Amino acid sequence: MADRRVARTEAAVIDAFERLLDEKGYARMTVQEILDAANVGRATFYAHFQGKEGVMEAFVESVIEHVAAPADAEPGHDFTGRWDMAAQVEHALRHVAEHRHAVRALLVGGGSSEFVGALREAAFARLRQATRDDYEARFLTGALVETVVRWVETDFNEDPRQLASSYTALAKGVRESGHEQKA
Amino acid sequence: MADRRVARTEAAVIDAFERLLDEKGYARMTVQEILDAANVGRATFYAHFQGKEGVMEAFVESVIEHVAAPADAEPGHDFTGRWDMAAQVEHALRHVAEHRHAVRALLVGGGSSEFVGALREAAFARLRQATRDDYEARFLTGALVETVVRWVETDFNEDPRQLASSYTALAKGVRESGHEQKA
DNA sequence: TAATTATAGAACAAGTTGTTCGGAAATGCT
DNA sequence: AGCATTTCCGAACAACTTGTTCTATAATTA
Repeated sequence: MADRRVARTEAAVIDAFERLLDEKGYARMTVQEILDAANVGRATFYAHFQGKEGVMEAFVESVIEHVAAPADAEPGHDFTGRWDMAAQVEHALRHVAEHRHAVRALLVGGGSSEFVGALREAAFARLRQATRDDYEARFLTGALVETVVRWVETDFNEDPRQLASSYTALAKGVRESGHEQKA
Repeated sequence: MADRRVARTEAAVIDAFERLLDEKGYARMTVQEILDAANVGRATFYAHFQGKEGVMEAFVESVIEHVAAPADAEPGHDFTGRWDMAAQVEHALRHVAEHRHAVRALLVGGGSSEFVGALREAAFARLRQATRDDYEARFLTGALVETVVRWVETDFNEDPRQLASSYTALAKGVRESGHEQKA
């Protein structure tokens, strides 16, 4: 039922997209260049994706899928049952770094806010479970996304563990401050 | 020396851009449509702006200029000398709302991250002066931008003063938490 | 093997972009 | 008011990009 050629074609396109993202950026990239780089026919391409934008969506989705995966699911990780924010954030940072070139191109090229949007969604869904109200989760989501984006923009300089620790420390302050007043 | 026609043309283009942003969104908008809506010749347009993207930059700049202006500079505002975060945030929110249609189009259309980028810069510059280290300012910047963006996305539902108050309350928690450890 | 399904590649219409050019009009200065 | 300068209009244009359609070919499945 599942034809190998489909998966093969889509993978080739997404790979080519990621490569071109690094070389030319999103805005300058053309469909024709994707076709050439992926060795895929024009008609074939449009049978699988909705233009350049469609490829980006697929690419972002595939990246976020890994970034947002629970740290517990990783091999060699201690499963304690409780949610370890620092570990989870560090995990996400490391996965973002795996696609550093493409992700940076998506962010600095300013071509699109697709990646940040997906990151926001995923982060909010997680953080909401560790907060009392929606706004607190929004607040922490913004801070986390900014942390990641800035990290990418500054060439992944800081150590993931250290950065995750810095974030967690301030986030702790937020969650504690809320207890003082219930507004 | 300063020719009125220049300012007149540029204003007409930016106004038309803001209108079209609301009607069609950034991605679908075409240069030709801007020309028609602004009643500006094609050659004239390209003599003033670097394409559609250039117009957006000018538009965003003009909006941010107001948003980031100090609340103290507004008429009828009490100048106390110390920095009132809640008042400043509320001020910014109100100015964003002045361009609600266009700003929402820029955000939900996902056409570009230009506006958010400019907002980040302006917010960071301000917040940095109220924090000890860079990361704390980054953290608060992210939270603030998310607050604004979410506010726009949810149709400016909450009251600006209330929202500014919510932000300030959590931000206070962040700044106090930092005092415990200096890392 | 036979039927089905995906692909390559070319050709195509439609639309968009940015530039160039000559004449017309507005503006600034005296 | 008069004149030189600057800006504007509008059309025409080449170059490029997009998305669709078609046919023959190749791969996959059952």
